[in-house]
Amino acid sequence: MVGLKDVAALAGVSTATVSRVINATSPVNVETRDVVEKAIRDLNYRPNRAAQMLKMQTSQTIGVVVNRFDSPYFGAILEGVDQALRGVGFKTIAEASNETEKGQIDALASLSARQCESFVVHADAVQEDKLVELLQHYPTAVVVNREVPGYETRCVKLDNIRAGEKAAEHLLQMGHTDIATVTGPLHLNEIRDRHTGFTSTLEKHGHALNPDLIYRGNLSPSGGYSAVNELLDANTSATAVFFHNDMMAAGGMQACYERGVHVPQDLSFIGFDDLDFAQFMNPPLTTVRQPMREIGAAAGQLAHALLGPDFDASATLRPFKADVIERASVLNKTIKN
Amino acid sequence: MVGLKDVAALAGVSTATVSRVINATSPVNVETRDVVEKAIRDLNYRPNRAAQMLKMQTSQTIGVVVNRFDSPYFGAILEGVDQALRGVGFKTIAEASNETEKGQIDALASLSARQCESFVVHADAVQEDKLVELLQHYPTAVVVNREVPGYETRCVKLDNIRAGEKAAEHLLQMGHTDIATVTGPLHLNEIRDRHTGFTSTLEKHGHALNPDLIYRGNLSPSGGYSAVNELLDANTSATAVFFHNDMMAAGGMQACYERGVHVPQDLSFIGFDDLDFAQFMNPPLTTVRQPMREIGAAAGQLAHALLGPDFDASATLRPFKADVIERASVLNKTIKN
DNA sequence: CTGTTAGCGCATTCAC
DNA sequence: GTGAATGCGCTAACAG
Repeated sequence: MVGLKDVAALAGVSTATVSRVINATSPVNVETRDVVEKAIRDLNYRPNRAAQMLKMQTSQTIGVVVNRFDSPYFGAILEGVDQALRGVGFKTIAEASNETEKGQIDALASLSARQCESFVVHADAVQEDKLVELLQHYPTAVVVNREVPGYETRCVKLDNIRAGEKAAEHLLQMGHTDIATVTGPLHLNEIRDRHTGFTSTLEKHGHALNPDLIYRGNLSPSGGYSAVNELLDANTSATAVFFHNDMMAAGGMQACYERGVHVPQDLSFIGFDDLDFAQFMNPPLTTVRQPMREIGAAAGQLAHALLGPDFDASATLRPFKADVIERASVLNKTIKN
Repeated sequence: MVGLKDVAALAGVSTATVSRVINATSPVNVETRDVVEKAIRDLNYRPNRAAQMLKMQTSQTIGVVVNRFDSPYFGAILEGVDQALRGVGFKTIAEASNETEKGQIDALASLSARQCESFVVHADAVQEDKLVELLQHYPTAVVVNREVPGYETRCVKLDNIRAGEKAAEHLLQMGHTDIATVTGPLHLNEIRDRHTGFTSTLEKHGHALNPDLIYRGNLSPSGGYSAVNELLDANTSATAVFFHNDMMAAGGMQACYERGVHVPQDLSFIGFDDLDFAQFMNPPLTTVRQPMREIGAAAGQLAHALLGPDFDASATLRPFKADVIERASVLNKTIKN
């Protein structure tokens, strides 16, 4: 390993001088600087970050914990965080948590041991009290897509209740009153919130959701597939179904193809997320768009802002809004003829 | 920051002893060990990785450079690398390169400065001579999905030529002889290889590709969309088109919907990659599957193996094979009736 | 402007 | 079985 002292030796100066030219931390004679720079190039010297971190007690990096890497959802968050931080000279490093509580806590610890100064963590699997502990323990951590009571200023998330409401409103507006839904695991509070928003506005409009028409999905295609098969087997009068994510909607659509039921003529679909492929489905999927990239970027900015003493919490409170993206998977029954 | 010495002080022992109980590096009296462990817990002590790295000159982590995080392609690679390494106690850290030569080189340097011991790098934008330099400079780096002459043992990739051949064979086998293709940027050698394999087998079978039917795409939906529009405008007799990735196939399909041309009745589609959504398109997309997760895992293993002195290069030479996944987007003209 | 020095937190000899 | 001392590569006083 080539170190500062090797450069110093070659350049015939002290390590301090080399350090100075590298970090431009104080003026250096032009000639000596040139000599040093040449030595650096010749030796292909790279500062040892471990030593820098140890010395400076800082790393200019923020760590993000995601459930897994191969997911459009987490990919977008990561990309958002990275974009936001790149601008302020920070690095992003990510670790996958395996979707378990232990994995999420361990990943945070691991990132912390790596001297990350700040964190954005997706902690959907950790118990709330444990999460509060974590938030206390890591004062610069921000959690994405979950709200922790007492720590609202350190959460950046979608307004899932409102998002659920919008899904319901859209369906209602298109003339549907007999509606089914395929949720996700109800222990996730983003799912609960969406469900709450959805059911409450249906109720409010006098079309309360039939409990038999609530299917519990697994957030992957298979869940949508089997839910739709059950729904179709049950021979209900439902004309539309709200899926808590696009993956399940895709699975559900496949079930429809196989059974020859047409979307949206026979059954309308509204998804959630607006993943890339939603627009390429046939029919293109109407869905509730969740701005994951923006959420990631906001989380990154917040995590960075938390580092400064001049942190203004007030500006970060508003949750993100979802929007329904109208495409062609829900039938407009109001112009039925 | 709570350090070794704080623990030592609380436990009434020396830092050496604390270090010993943490790393189980030499026997410690049972009682003292208990005392130390309690102190560690009470103080919530975490070893400082920066210091460990500095001292031990090792980090047990491998760095991977991807173009971007929000891509199913890179997500799968990352996931594969991570899975392979998790098993051997290594950590994975990733950095995004922005798809530029400079970005890719810088990312590698940045990861190296972080004391990553090994690397897997997607370096599609760097010039070959520069890449050779890099490979020399970072003797433990492995490159994915690109072959560098002289460094074949450190490349893990798909056999793109064979993959292109398979695409052609499938189309031929289904009775298509009048074929178009939408490639990607031809400066990428994976694209060139696929194209070579594709055109050569078409030629070999006496159905050489009409140069007018070669469209240069951008690997994203828009590229497929405009290519198909051009193709349709040109009013050719082509009955099938090979897209160099699924994204472009999706864009192309959209163009078809809009113009009322039916896939596969009017025009057959074969894609490349087998992204998640391919099966959910309508019709489900026939495509050439590229096992990215496996490629990532193999790259991770190679990167790790490179660290050991007992490295056997011979086992890692065979490139990965692609397979065509038959779904419903190519018409079987041989049973036309 | 430049050199000398002292740690950052830790693992590891070497004595005991 | 345990403690004292050393140095990994670097930056930041402090002198000159």
